[in-house]
Amino acid sequence: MNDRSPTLVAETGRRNEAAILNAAIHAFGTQGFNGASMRDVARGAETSLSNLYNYFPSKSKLLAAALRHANAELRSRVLSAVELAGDDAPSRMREAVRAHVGFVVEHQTATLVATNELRYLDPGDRAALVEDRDATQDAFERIVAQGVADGVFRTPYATDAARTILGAVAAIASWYRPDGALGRGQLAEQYARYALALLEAPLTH
Amino acid sequence: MNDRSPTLVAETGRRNEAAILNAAIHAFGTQGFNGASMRDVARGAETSLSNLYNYFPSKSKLLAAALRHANAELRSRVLSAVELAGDDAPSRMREAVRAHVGFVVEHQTATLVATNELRYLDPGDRAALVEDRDATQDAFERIVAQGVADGVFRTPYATDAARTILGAVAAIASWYRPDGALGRGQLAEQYARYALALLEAPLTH
Amino acid sequence: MNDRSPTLVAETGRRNEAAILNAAIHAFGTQGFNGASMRDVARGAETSLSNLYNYFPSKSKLLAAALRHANAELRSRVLSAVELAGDDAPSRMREAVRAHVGFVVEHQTATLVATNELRYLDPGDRAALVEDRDATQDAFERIVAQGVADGVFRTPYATDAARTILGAVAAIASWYRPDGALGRGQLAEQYARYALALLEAPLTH
Amino acid sequence: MNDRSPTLVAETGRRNEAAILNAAIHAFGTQGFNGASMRDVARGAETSLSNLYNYFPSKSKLLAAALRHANAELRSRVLSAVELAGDDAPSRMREAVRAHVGFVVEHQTATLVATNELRYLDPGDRAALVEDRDATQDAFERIVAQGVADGVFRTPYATDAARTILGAVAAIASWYRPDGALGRGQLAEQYARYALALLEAPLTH
DNA sequence: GATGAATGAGGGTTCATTCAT
DNA sequence: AATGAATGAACCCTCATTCAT
Repeated sequence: MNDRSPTLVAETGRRNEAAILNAAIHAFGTQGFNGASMRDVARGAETSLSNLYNYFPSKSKLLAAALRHANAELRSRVLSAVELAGDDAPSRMREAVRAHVGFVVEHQTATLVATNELRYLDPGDRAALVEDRDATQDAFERIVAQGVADGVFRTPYATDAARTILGAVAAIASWYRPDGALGRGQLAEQYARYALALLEAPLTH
Repeated sequence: MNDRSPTLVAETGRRNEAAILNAAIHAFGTQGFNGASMRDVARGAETSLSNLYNYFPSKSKLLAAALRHANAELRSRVLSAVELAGDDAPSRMREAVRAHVGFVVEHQTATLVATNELRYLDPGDRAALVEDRDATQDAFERIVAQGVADGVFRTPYATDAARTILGAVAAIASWYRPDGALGRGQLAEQYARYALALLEAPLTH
Repeated sequence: MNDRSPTLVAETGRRNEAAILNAAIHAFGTQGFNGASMRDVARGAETSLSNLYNYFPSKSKLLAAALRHANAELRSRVLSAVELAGDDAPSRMREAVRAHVGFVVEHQTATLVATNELRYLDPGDRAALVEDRDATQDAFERIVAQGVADGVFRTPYATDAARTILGAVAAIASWYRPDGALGRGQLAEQYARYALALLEAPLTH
Repeated sequence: MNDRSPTLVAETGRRNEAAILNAAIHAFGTQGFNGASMRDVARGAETSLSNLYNYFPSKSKLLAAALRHANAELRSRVLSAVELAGDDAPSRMREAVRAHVGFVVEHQTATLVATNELRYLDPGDRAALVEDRDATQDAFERIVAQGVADGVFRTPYATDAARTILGAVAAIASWYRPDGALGRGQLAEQYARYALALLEAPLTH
């Protein structure tokens, strides 16, 4: 039902749950939270409108659940990329950015939803998801802090740098086209370099 | 009606036009295009629902008009900042970014609308506005090209750099709080430096 | 649209208001508050569903408004009947009961609604309407008190007598058929006598 | 699940039947037939929604079954009270009313349902239940007839008297509060006197 | 310009009921 | 007997828009 991005949520015990979540991401991503109707989601999930409510108690809780999945997947990708990287901050930053770009490109729609539709959640859900997102941002901030401590990131504005980098990467989702000039790998490389440059790391070559 | 940002659109000949446009930006910015109703706009503009249609033929045309005003204001700020700057690319880039940051901070809501709600326009209006926005982006790209030609911007990814910088600056609107730690001026300074670093300009101090 | 009872609410300035209120009483009376839909009301009022909301902000407020009209009409009938009666308690009680029976028979549906559907109001509206209803009940209680003081009502249970009488009269609405054996006048006479007997007034003939 | 009234229906062979019936009375009594959902009933009976349909084929049949139980209990109380009373009509009426008041006070919710929700039954079920209820009313009417024949009830409106008395007693359910000023016994005494007075029986003391 | 009334379409959600297990 | 998932119809209400004044 979503040709652009592979399904974000895998099958679980409850048969339709994954289908509903993926349909929700697609619908919310292409039409916006308020522009998409629960009927659109049901159509995408190939189930009935009322059956959605056997899985999620409201439209907004459905959005929250979808965003929780997206956040979890993003975080796990970034964290394992960092673990597999070298010990120095530049390598780690490079791999973290590459992983993030990979997620954005693969789950473009989910990224758009996570960026644009957070505001439509109940305050409690929004807070929980912001915390969730901040956990990913923390991984970046720790790398920045390490690089600054090591003297290899020389920006005087280290505090906001991680947020700025994450914002730039997420923004890719708003213009990227899989059939465009840049391939996934090149894009990842490019943004890794942007990130290191922004941090004022000396060029390594 | 919007305490955070000063009204974007000034009084014109038609008495209520500016009030409607400013109310529209406020409503669309805080609730999203589909989340805000024409009744919300009318309430914000302190006029009647049906009177909106004496000024704008549809909700979507109202959004288009509001965005045209925002774009025009942004562009004029950036262009005149560039004109007043020195002749070298880094100075120009610095002033362009500072002007843009200024607009984002002053018209935070309008920036959010321009970033998030463009998708809800009729295709024709969207195309026109994208063109409009690209005109502003062109100003940045010309500076980048000049800097690359002068050898002062050494990034190998000059093509996408302007877009990335503009995206990062626009993203400020999604988290900036006027009562936060960073003042307007510091923020402008910081983002100017981010931009030059990202372009891999050698530090001037 | 309501053949049984003449319309309770007369035309006012707003063209459709009376039609909507009368249709609401009919619909709520025949199908119950939860059994009747706003579409039913709209159909009865010969207007569109959505137009109902130009007059009443919700189904429950529509019920409240309808009941306010019914209560007002009932109270005014009872009060003027009492005023026109003689000075002694039995005459007053007789006329009050006769007036009430007249209202019940004429506005049978409205009486049913007032008896059965009060519970579906917002607490605030319900409280206001109960107060309203109690004002009518007060008229009866004052007559009871006068009769007791005069020694002409000899029941030892004067406190609850008014409520019991009103309940019995209202209950007429649940079985009365205009084409039945009892005419309006006979019914009024009969219930007046029930009331006086219940109050243990000595028979006057 | 219903603290006010003791459960009306006792355990039977089928484990959940009584729980469902009692939950139905509670739900229909507090929210009305159309206001209560089968889910509410299931929750009250602590079973699953779909299991309700193993016991009762539809919501309306469930209401019918619940009302049959209530009617049967009421009738048996009244009949055995009459049997235990003396032979004269006033004694019998007094005991019948006392028994009825006892039922209303003990099964207030069931009384409310029987009074207000009968209309929502299928015509066939409604007819059967009305007949059922009329059987109880017949007991009262026979007493009235006896009293009239004996010259002890002197009302000229004997025909409707039983219905009026029963209506007044049932109406107790709409205002009685167990923690109120009147105890069960006082209330029964009071309504017995109301009934005899209404029938124009000479006072016995 | 400006308004209040009007409307058809569609919104999210709940409903009684059924079915497979 | 018991359940969770499923469904189509219907619910109240709001929407963008139009029209008569």
